[in-house]
Amino acid sequence: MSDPYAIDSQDRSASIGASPLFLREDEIRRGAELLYFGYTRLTKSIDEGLAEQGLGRAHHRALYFIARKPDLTVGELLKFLAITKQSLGRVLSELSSRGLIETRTGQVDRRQKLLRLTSNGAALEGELFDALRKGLSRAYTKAGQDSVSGFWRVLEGLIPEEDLPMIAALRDLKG
Amino acid sequence: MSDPYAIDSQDRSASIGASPLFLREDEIRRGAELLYFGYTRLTKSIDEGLAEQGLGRAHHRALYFIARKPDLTVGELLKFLAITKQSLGRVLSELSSRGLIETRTGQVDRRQKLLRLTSNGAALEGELFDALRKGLSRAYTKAGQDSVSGFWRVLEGLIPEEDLPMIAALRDLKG
DNA sequence: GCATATGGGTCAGACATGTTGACGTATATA
DNA sequence: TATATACGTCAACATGTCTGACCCATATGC
Repeated sequence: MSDPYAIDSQDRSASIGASPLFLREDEIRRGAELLYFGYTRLTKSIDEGLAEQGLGRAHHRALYFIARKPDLTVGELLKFLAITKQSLGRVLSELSSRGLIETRTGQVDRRQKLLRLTSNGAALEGELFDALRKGLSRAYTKAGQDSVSGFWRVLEGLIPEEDLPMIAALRDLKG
Repeated sequence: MSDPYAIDSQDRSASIGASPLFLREDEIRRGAELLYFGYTRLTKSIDEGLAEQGLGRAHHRALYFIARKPDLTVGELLKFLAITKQSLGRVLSELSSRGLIETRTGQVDRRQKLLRLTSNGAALEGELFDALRKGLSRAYTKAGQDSVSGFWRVLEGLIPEEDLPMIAALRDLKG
Protein backbone atom coordinates (compact mmCIF):
# COMPACT_ATOMS: atom_id res chain seq x y z
CA MET A 1 0.00 0.00 0.00
CA SER A 2 1.27 3.52 0.54
CA ASP A 3 4.90 2.86 -0.29
CA PRO A 4 6.74 5.90 1.04
CA TYR A 5 9.21 5.63 -1.84
CA ALA A 6 6.85 4.84 -4.68
CA ILE A 7 8.13 6.58 -7.77
CA ASP A 8 5.85 9.45 -8.62
CA SER A 9 6.12 9.94 -12.35
CA GLN A 10 4.70 13.45 -12.09
CA ASP A 11 7.47 14.32 -9.70
CA ARG A 12 10.05 12.81 -12.04
CA SER A 13 8.90 14.70 -15.10
CA ALA A 14 9.60 17.96 -13.35
CA SER A 15 13.29 17.51 -13.98
CA ILE A 16 13.05 16.43 -17.59
CA GLY A 17 14.08 19.31 -19.76
CA ALA A 18 16.04 20.95 -16.96
CA SER A 19 19.80 20.95 -17.17
CA PRO A 20 20.79 17.34 -16.71
CA LEU A 21 23.92 18.40 -14.85
CA PHE A 22 21.96 20.29 -12.25
CA LEU A 23 19.14 18.02 -11.26
CA ARG A 24 16.59 18.74 -8.61
CA GLU A 25 18.01 18.59 -5.15
CA ASP A 26 15.35 16.12 -4.08
CA GLU A 27 16.48 13.53 -6.58
CA ILE A 28 20.05 13.85 -5.45
CA ARG A 29 19.18 13.60 -1.77
CA ARG A 30 16.91 10.63 -2.35
CA GLY A 31 19.71 8.80 -4.13
CA ALA A 32 22.28 9.70 -1.51
CA GLU A 33 20.04 8.57 1.33
CA LEU A 34 18.96 5.31 -0.26
CA LEU A 35 22.55 4.55 -1.11
CA TYR A 36 23.64 5.23 2.44
CA PHE A 37 20.87 3.26 4.13
CA GLY A 38 20.90 0.47 1.57
CA TYR A 39 24.63 0.01 1.85
CA THR A 40 24.74 0.12 5.63
CA ARG A 41 21.81 -2.26 6.05
CA LEU A 42 23.29 -4.74 3.61
CA THR A 43 26.64 -4.76 5.38
CA LYS A 44 25.08 -4.94 8.84
CA SER A 45 24.23 -8.61 8.56
CA ILE A 46 27.74 -9.37 7.36
CA ASP A 47 29.24 -7.44 10.25
CA GLU A 48 27.33 -9.64 12.64
CA GLY A 49 28.69 -12.81 11.07
CA LEU A 50 32.18 -11.35 11.19
CA ALA A 51 31.90 -10.32 14.80
CA GLU A 52 31.31 -13.96 15.75
CA GLN A 53 34.76 -14.75 14.39
CA GLY A 54 36.38 -11.66 15.87
CA LEU A 55 36.96 -10.28 12.40
CA GLY A 56 36.12 -6.93 10.90
CA ARG A 57 34.86 -5.58 7.63
CA ALA A 58 38.38 -5.18 6.32
CA HIS A 59 38.92 -8.91 6.63
CA HIS A 60 35.76 -9.59 4.72
CA ARG A 61 36.74 -7.35 1.86
CA ALA A 62 40.01 -9.21 1.48
CA LEU A 63 38.30 -12.60 1.68
CA TYR A 64 35.72 -11.46 -0.85
CA PHE A 65 38.19 -10.40 -3.51
CA ILE A 66 40.41 -13.42 -2.99
CA ALA A 67 37.36 -15.65 -3.38
CA ARG A 68 36.36 -13.71 -6.44
CA LYS A 69 39.71 -13.93 -8.14
CA PRO A 70 41.84 -16.78 -6.83
CA ASP A 71 45.59 -16.30 -7.21
CA LEU A 72 45.12 -12.57 -6.95
CA THR A 73 48.40 -10.83 -6.20
CA VAL A 74 48.91 -8.53 -3.25
CA GLY A 75 49.32 -5.59 -5.60
CA GLU A 76 46.04 -6.27 -7.36
CA LEU A 77 44.24 -6.58 -4.06
CA LEU A 78 45.70 -3.25 -2.98
CA LYS A 79 44.16 -1.62 -6.05
CA PHE A 80 40.72 -3.00 -5.28
CA LEU A 81 40.81 -1.99 -1.66
CA ALA A 82 42.53 1.37 -2.19
CA ILE A 83 44.29 1.23 1.17
CA THR A 84 47.98 1.27 2.07
CA LYS A 85 50.03 -1.87 2.02
CA GLN A 86 50.68 -1.47 5.73
CA SER A 87 46.96 -1.68 6.45
CA LEU A 88 46.52 -4.61 4.13
CA GLY A 89 49.56 -6.32 5.62
CA ARG A 90 47.94 -6.50 9.01
CA VAL A 91 44.72 -7.90 7.59
CA LEU A 92 46.47 -10.53 5.47
CA SER A 93 48.71 -11.71 8.27
CA GLU A 94 45.69 -12.10 10.54
CA LEU A 95 43.83 -14.08 7.91
CA SER A 96 46.92 -16.17 7.31
CA SER A 97 47.54 -16.93 10.97
CA ARG A 98 43.94 -18.08 11.28
CA GLY A 99 44.41 -20.44 8.38
CA LEU A 100 41.86 -18.71 6.18
CA ILE A 101 44.19 -17.85 3.32
CA GLU A 102 47.42 -19.24 1.91
CA THR A 103 50.01 -17.75 -0.39
CA ARG A 104 52.18 -19.15 -3.14
CA THR A 105 55.06 -17.60 -5.03
CA GLY A 106 54.18 -16.43 -8.51
CA GLN A 107 55.27 -18.67 -11.39
CA VAL A 108 55.96 -16.01 -13.97
CA ASP A 109 57.17 -13.35 -11.55
CA ARG A 110 58.67 -14.79 -8.42
CA ARG A 111 58.37 -11.46 -6.61
CA GLN A 112 54.61 -11.81 -6.57
CA LYS A 113 52.58 -13.60 -3.96
CA LEU A 114 49.44 -15.31 -5.13
CA LEU A 115 46.59 -15.32 -2.64
CA ARG A 116 44.07 -18.12 -2.23
CA LEU A 117 41.45 -19.13 0.29
CA THR A 118 41.99 -22.32 2.24
CA SER A 119 39.00 -24.60 2.55
CA ASN A 120 38.23 -23.00 5.91
CA GLY A 121 38.53 -19.59 4.32
CA ALA A 122 36.21 -20.59 1.50
CA ALA A 123 33.70 -21.89 4.03
CA LEU A 124 33.71 -18.63 5.93
CA GLU A 125 33.51 -16.54 2.79
CA GLY A 126 30.57 -18.65 1.70
CA GLU A 127 28.74 -18.02 4.95
CA LEU A 128 29.28 -14.31 4.68
CA PHE A 129 28.27 -14.36 1.04
CA ASP A 130 24.95 -15.85 2.05
CA ALA A 131 24.13 -12.62 3.84
CA LEU A 132 24.82 -10.70 0.65
CA ARG A 133 22.74 -13.17 -1.32
CA LYS A 134 19.82 -12.89 1.04
CA GLY A 135 19.81 -9.13 1.03
CA LEU A 136 20.33 -8.63 -2.66
CA SER A 137 18.04 -11.46 -3.74
CA ARG A 138 15.25 -9.97 -1.72
CA ALA A 139 15.83 -6.53 -3.22
CA TYR A 140 16.18 -7.86 -6.77
CA THR A 141 13.05 -9.94 -6.46
CA LYS A 142 10.97 -7.13 -5.04
CA ALA A 143 12.16 -4.66 -7.65
CA GLY A 144 12.13 -6.86 -10.75
CA GLN A 145 14.68 -7.47 -13.46
CA ASP A 146 14.24 -4.14 -15.23
CA SER A 147 14.93 -2.28 -12.03
CA VAL A 148 18.01 -4.38 -11.41
CA SER A 149 19.42 -3.33 -14.76
CA GLY A 150 18.83 0.29 -13.88
CA PHE A 151 20.40 -0.25 -10.49
CA TRP A 152 23.55 -1.55 -12.11
CA ARG A 153 23.62 1.16 -14.73
CA VAL A 154 23.40 4.01 -12.24
CA LEU A 155 26.03 2.49 -9.98
CA GLU A 156 28.37 2.10 -12.95
CA GLY A 157 27.91 5.78 -13.63
CA LEU A 158 29.10 6.60 -10.13
CA ILE A 159 32.44 4.97 -10.84
CA PRO A 160 35.10 7.01 -12.65
CA GLU A 161 35.85 5.73 -16.15
CA GLU A 162 39.42 4.90 -15.27
CA ASP A 163 38.31 2.49 -12.55
CA LEU A 164 35.90 0.49 -14.69
CA PRO A 165 38.49 -1.74 -16.35
CA MET A 166 39.73 -2.81 -12.93
CA ILE A 167 36.23 -3.80 -11.91
CA ALA A 168 35.60 -5.49 -15.22
CA ALA A 169 38.70 -7.59 -14.60
CA LEU A 170 36.84 -9.21 -11.72
CA ARG A 171 34.42 -10.71 -14.18
CA ASP A 172 36.96 -12.11 -16.63
CA LEU A 173 39.16 -15.11 -15.85
CA LYS A 174 36.99 -15.73 -12.85
CA GLY A 175 38.77 -18.61 -11.19
CA MET B 1 32.41 1.22 -27.09
CA SER B 2 32.82 -2.13 -25.32
CA ASP B 3 31.22 -1.24 -22.02
CA PRO B 4 32.46 -3.87 -19.61
CA TYR B 5 29.22 -3.68 -17.68
CA ALA B 6 26.74 -3.52 -20.52
CA ILE B 7 23.69 -5.48 -19.50
CA ASP B 8 23.58 -8.70 -21.44
CA SER B 9 19.94 -9.65 -21.72
CA GLN B 10 20.85 -13.21 -22.61
CA ASP B 11 22.81 -13.44 -19.40
CA ARG B 12 19.89 -11.98 -17.45
CA SER B 13 17.32 -14.36 -18.86
CA ALA B 14 19.30 -17.26 -17.47
CA SER B 15 17.97 -16.52 -14.01
CA ILE B 16 14.35 -16.03 -14.99
CA GLY B 17 12.42 -19.05 -13.94
CA ALA B 18 15.00 -20.05 -11.36
CA SER B 19 14.13 -19.70 -7.70
CA PRO B 20 13.96 -15.96 -7.12
CA LEU B 21 15.37 -16.40 -3.63
CA PHE B 22 18.46 -18.13 -4.89
CA LEU B 23 19.66 -16.06 -7.78
CA ARG B 24 22.76 -16.73 -9.77
CA GLU B 25 25.89 -15.94 -7.84
CA ASP B 26 27.11 -13.68 -10.61
CA GLU B 27 24.19 -11.32 -10.24
CA ILE B 28 24.71 -11.08 -6.52
CA ARG B 29 28.44 -10.45 -6.83
CA ARG B 30 27.93 -7.86 -9.55
CA GLY B 31 25.50 -5.96 -7.34
CA ALA B 32 27.72 -6.21 -4.29
CA GLU B 33 30.76 -4.99 -6.19
CA LEU B 34 29.02 -2.12 -7.93
CA LEU B 35 27.49 -1.06 -4.65
CA TYR B 36 30.86 -1.14 -2.94
CA PHE B 37 32.76 0.71 -5.66
CA GLY B 38 29.94 3.11 -6.40
CA TYR B 39 29.52 4.03 -2.77
CA THR B 40 33.22 4.44 -2.07
CA ARG B 41 33.85 6.50 -5.17
CA LEU B 42 30.92 8.79 -4.44
CA THR B 43 32.10 9.44 -0.90
CA LYS B 44 35.72 9.89 -1.91
CA SER B 45 35.19 13.38 -3.27
CA ILE B 46 33.32 14.35 -0.12
CA ASP B 47 36.09 13.00 2.05
CA GLU B 48 38.53 15.27 0.28
CA GLY B 49 36.40 18.33 0.92
CA LEU B 50 36.09 17.32 4.55
CA ALA B 51 39.80 16.74 4.98
CA GLU B 52 40.41 20.39 4.05
CA GLN B 53 38.40 21.35 7.11
CA GLY B 54 39.92 18.71 9.32
CA LEU B 55 36.59 16.96 9.55
CA GLY B 56 35.63 13.36 8.94
CA ARG B 57 32.79 11.46 7.39
CA ALA B 58 30.98 11.28 10.70
CA HIS B 59 30.76 15.07 10.76
CA HIS B 60 29.34 15.12 7.27
CA ARG B 61 26.63 12.62 8.10
CA ALA B 62 25.52 14.77 11.01
CA LEU B 63 25.60 17.96 8.92
CA TYR B 64 23.69 16.21 6.17
CA PHE B 65 20.80 15.07 8.32
CA ILE B 66 20.58 18.36 10.18
CA ALA B 67 20.45 20.16 6.85
CA ARG B 68 17.84 17.74 5.65
CA LYS B 69 15.61 18.08 8.67
CA PRO B 70 16.21 21.29 10.59
CA ASP B 71 15.28 21.16 14.28
CA LEU B 72 16.05 17.48 14.35
CA THR B 73 16.45 16.23 17.91
CA VAL B 74 19.54 14.41 19.12
CA GLY B 75 17.52 11.24 19.56
CA GLU B 76 16.23 11.33 15.99
CA LEU B 77 19.72 11.89 14.67
CA LEU B 78 20.93 8.90 16.66
CA LYS B 79 18.36 6.73 14.92
CA PHE B 80 19.52 7.82 11.48
CA LEU B 81 23.17 7.32 12.23
CA ALA B 82 22.74 4.14 14.26
CA ILE B 83 25.72 4.90 16.48
CA THR B 84 26.00 5.40 20.24
CA LYS B 85 25.32 8.73 21.85
CA GLN B 86 28.91 8.86 23.09
CA SER B 87 30.15 8.77 19.50
CA LEU B 88 27.61 11.29 18.37
CA GLY B 89 28.36 13.50 21.34
CA ARG B 90 31.94 14.04 20.23
CA VAL B 91 30.89 14.84 16.68
CA LEU B 92 28.22 17.31 17.75
CA SER B 93 30.46 19.10 20.23
CA GLU B 94 33.12 19.51 17.55
CA LEU B 95 30.61 20.87 15.08
CA SER B 96 29.26 23.18 17.73
CA SER B 97 32.66 24.51 18.81
CA ARG B 98 33.43 25.29 15.17
CA GLY B 99 30.23 27.28 14.90
CA LEU B 100 28.72 24.97 12.29
CA ILE B 101 25.64 23.99 14.27
CA GLU B 102 23.55 25.50 17.03
CA THR B 103 21.07 24.01 19.44
CA ARG B 104 17.87 25.23 20.98
CA THR B 105 15.74 23.77 23.72
CA GLY B 106 12.61 22.02 22.52
CA GLN B 107 9.34 23.93 22.88
CA VAL B 108 7.04 21.03 23.54
CA ASP B 109 9.56 18.89 25.43
CA ARG B 110 12.19 20.94 27.17
CA ARG B 111 14.45 17.90 27.55
CA GLN B 112 14.99 17.81 23.82
CA LYS B 113 17.67 19.73 21.97
CA LEU B 114 16.81 20.89 18.50
CA LEU B 115 19.70 20.94 16.07
CA ARG B 116 20.19 23.49 13.30
CA LEU B 117 22.97 24.52 10.96
CA THR B 118 24.42 28.00 11.37
CA SER B 119 24.96 29.96 8.17
CA ASN B 120 28.56 28.75 8.14
CA GLY B 121 27.36 25.23 8.64
CA ALA B 122 24.87 25.57 5.83
CA ALA B 123 27.61 26.92 3.57
CA LEU B 124 29.85 23.95 4.29
CA GLU B 125 27.05 21.45 3.90
CA GLY B 126 26.23 23.07 0.58
CA GLU B 127 29.80 22.68 -0.65
CA LEU B 128 29.86 19.03 0.34
CA PHE B 129 26.47 18.49 -1.21
CA ASP B 130 27.86 19.74 -4.51
CA ALA B 131 30.11 16.71 -4.60
CA LEU B 132 27.09 14.45 -4.18
CA ARG B 133 25.24 16.40 -6.83
CA LYS B 134 28.08 16.10 -9.29
CA GLY B 135 28.52 12.38 -8.80
CA LEU B 136 24.85 11.46 -8.80
CA SER B 137 23.87 13.85 -11.59
CA ARG B 138 26.50 12.33 -13.81
CA ALA B 139 25.33 8.82 -13.02
CA TYR B 140 21.63 9.69 -13.41
CA THR B 141 22.24 11.44 -16.70
CA LYS B 142 24.31 8.62 -18.14
CA ALA B 143 21.84 5.97 -17.05
CA GLY B 144 18.56 7.71 -17.86
CA GLN B 145 15.39 8.25 -15.87
CA ASP B 146 14.11 4.68 -16.14
CA SER B 147 17.33 3.36 -14.71
CA VAL B 148 17.16 5.86 -11.88
CA SER B 149 13.76 4.53 -10.89
CA GLY B 150 15.14 1.01 -10.84
CA PHE B 151 18.13 2.18 -8.85
CA TRP B 152 15.85 3.60 -6.19
CA ARG B 153 13.59 0.58 -6.16
CA VAL B 154 16.38 -1.90 -5.62
CA LEU B 155 17.97 0.19 -2.88
CA GLU B 156 14.63 0.44 -1.12
CA GLY B 157 14.45 -3.33 -1.18
CA LEU B 158 17.76 -3.54 0.63
CA ILE B 159 16.33 -1.65 3.58
CA PRO B 160 14.33 -3.61 6.17
CA GLU B 161 10.64 -2.75 6.21
CA GLU B 162 10.82 -1.42 9.72
CA ASP B 163 13.40 1.19 8.74
CA LEU B 164 11.49 2.61 5.79
CA PRO B 165 9.16 4.87 7.80
CA MET B 166 12.19 6.52 9.39
CA ILE B 167 13.65 7.24 5.98
CA ALA B 168 10.33 8.40 4.64
CA ALA B 169 10.18 10.89 7.50
CA LEU B 170 13.12 12.68 5.90
CA ARG B 171 10.94 13.54 2.96
CA ASP B 172 7.97 14.86 4.89
CA LEU B 173 7.98 18.15 6.79
CA LYS B 174 11.19 18.96 5.01
CA GLY B 175 12.19 22.22 6.61
C1' DG C 1 3.60 15.11 44.83
C1' DC C 2 6.43 11.29 44.26
C1' DA C 3 8.37 7.52 41.63
C1' DT C 4 9.90 6.34 37.42
C1' DA C 5 10.98 6.85 32.60
C1' DT C 6 13.06 9.46 29.05
C1' DG C 7 16.23 12.85 26.54
C1' DG C 8 20.55 14.20 26.78
C1' DG C 9 25.59 14.68 28.46
C1' DT C 10 30.06 12.90 30.08
C1' DC C 11 34.29 10.34 31.72
C1' DA C 12 37.32 6.36 31.01
C1' DG C 13 39.11 2.71 28.44
C1' DA C 14 39.27 -0.13 24.51
C1' DC C 15 39.42 -1.81 19.63
C1' DA C 16 39.42 -1.72 14.38
C1' DT C 17 40.90 0.56 10.57
C1' DG C 18 43.16 3.59 8.42
C1' DT C 19 47.32 6.97 7.78
C1' DT C 20 52.81 8.64 6.97
C1' DG C 21 57.47 7.82 6.86
C1' DA C 22 61.42 5.11 6.62
C1' DC C 23 63.72 0.90 5.62
C1' DG C 24 64.88 -3.88 3.98
C1' DT C 25 64.96 -7.83 0.64
C1' DA C 26 64.24 -10.44 -3.36
C1' DT C 27 63.53 -10.50 -8.13
C1' DA C 28 63.05 -8.36 -12.96
C1' DT C 29 64.57 -5.68 -16.56
C1' DA C 30 67.12 -2.31 -19.47
C1' DT D 1 75.53 -3.66 -13.44
C1' DA D 2 72.16 -0.24 -12.22
C1' DT D 3 67.56 0.66 -11.48
C1' DA D 4 62.80 -0.36 -10.86
C1' DT D 5 59.27 -3.22 -8.92
C1' DA D 6 56.70 -6.42 -5.55
C1' DC D 7 56.36 -7.26 -1.08
C1' DG D 8 57.19 -6.88 3.97
C1' DT D 9 57.84 -4.42 8.36
C1' DC D 10 58.74 -1.21 12.34
C1' DA D 11 56.97 2.88 14.65
C1' DA D 12 53.83 6.50 15.67
C1' DC D 13 49.50 8.33 15.16
C1' DA D 14 44.31 9.80 13.85
C1' DT D 15 39.63 8.61 13.61
C1' DG D 16 35.47 6.50 14.54
C1' DT D 17 33.47 3.24 16.66
C1' DC D 18 32.31 0.52 21.02
C1' DT D 19 31.03 -0.78 26.31
C1' DG D 20 30.17 0.53 30.91
C1' DA D 21 29.16 3.57 34.37
C1' DC D 22 27.38 7.65 35.87
C1' DC D 23 24.88 12.32 36.04
C1' DC D 24 21.22 16.01 35.36
C1' DA D 25 16.81 17.93 33.85
C1' DT D 26 12.31 17.24 32.50
C1' DA D 27 7.91 14.40 31.58
C1' DT D 28 4.55 11.35 32.91
C1' DG D 29 1.70 8.00 35.49
C1' DC D 30 -0.41 7.09 39.63
